[in-house]
Amino acid sequence: MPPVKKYIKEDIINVAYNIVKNEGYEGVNARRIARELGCSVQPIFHNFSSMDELNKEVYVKIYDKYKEYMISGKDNKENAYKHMGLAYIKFAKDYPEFFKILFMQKTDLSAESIVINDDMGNDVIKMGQILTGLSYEEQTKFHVKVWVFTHGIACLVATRTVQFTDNEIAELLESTVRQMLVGYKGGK
Amino acid sequence: MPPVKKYIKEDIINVAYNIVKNEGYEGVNARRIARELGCSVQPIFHNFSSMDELNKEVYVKIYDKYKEYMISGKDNKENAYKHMGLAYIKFAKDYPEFFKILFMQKTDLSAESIVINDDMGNDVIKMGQILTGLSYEEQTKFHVKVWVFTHGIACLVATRTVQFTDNEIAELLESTVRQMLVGYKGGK
DNA sequence: TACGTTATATAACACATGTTATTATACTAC
DNA sequence: GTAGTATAATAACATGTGTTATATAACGTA
Repeated sequence: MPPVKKYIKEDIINVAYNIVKNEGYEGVNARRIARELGCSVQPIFHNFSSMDELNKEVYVKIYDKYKEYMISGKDNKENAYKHMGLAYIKFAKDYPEFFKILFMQKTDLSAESIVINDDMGNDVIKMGQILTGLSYEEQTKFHVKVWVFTHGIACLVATRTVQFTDNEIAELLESTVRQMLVGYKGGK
Repeated sequence: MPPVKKYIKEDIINVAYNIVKNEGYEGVNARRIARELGCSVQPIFHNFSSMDELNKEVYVKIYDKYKEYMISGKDNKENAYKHMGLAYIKFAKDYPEFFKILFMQKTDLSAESIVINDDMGNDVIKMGQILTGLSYEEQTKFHVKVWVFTHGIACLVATRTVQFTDNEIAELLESTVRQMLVGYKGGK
């Protein structure tokens, strides 16, 4: 019954997603998306009940991109821990606006998507214990420190405050983790 | 010649400053300030050529507050280095919206106000050398690491991602710095 | 006392944005 | 082919924000 549907959800989401990628959510509005699609605003409100709904679907796509990075870091058996940290920072470097949205602003949505939650934190800590040989308590502290440090680099990269190369990042993270570890093992 | 001036620059800036303190710049607009002052918008545009100008003066006041924190950290001769880091984090805890504005968003204004610039970085590094006995090169690397870690904590605190107590922060920072140092001295 | 100046209020304009009412169009089912 | 319906365009409305035009009132000065 309907005439050809020219503008589907996916296309609209993609346009919005790309705007957010470059400018954050501030650049997104109905007329701007319509212009870039070459249509009026009607297809947007036909496919989404409101801009809010569209923005939420864009958020999901952003979070999917983040998961993509973190999963790719995970496949490394030996150095999974290290690669997850590097993937986190790489994401901040490749998609700074996304990183800011996910981890540098407090919103209702972002609250759930934080790295340290009880479940996955436990897994990571137990996995780490195998590598480090630290006690559970020490490994937990160690993990928090590595996480803080990693997050620190990522934030600096996302805001373009510093421009580390990939090598500099790897070296910075690696040597710091090594030093912290020496500190734990040497100290006690 | 003029009738009594009821609304002066300072009052207007203070109202805006307090809004930003609680809600960031998003909460600021002419009518809101007018309402809180109990006046129309005229006194605002009489005292400032535009909202932009007002916002910039608020930004200066925000940066002054930051400097106040950092100076109070500096007076400690012995542990100036440590106290500056703690002051940085304390500022992020006490004024999270300010911290986000100064250090978690890239703006033309914020670019100049970043912690590491060549001049003061050099001073801090030379000062640090006296305490650590590291070479200039090593001390530089050490300083970057401490700064990254400190910034990491501050960002997590500013976004309310974690809620460290002052003691937890001091302990976290202190023990990490100690470990890094052991790493440097032990390693080589 | 009258004038000129300035602070303020009221009201309006300009613009951006979300949203919707109305209309036109093109396809499918009959 | 006609009718019904989904899609889209046009245009408008509602609201929020920066900004300004106009009017009013108060104060110092002549």
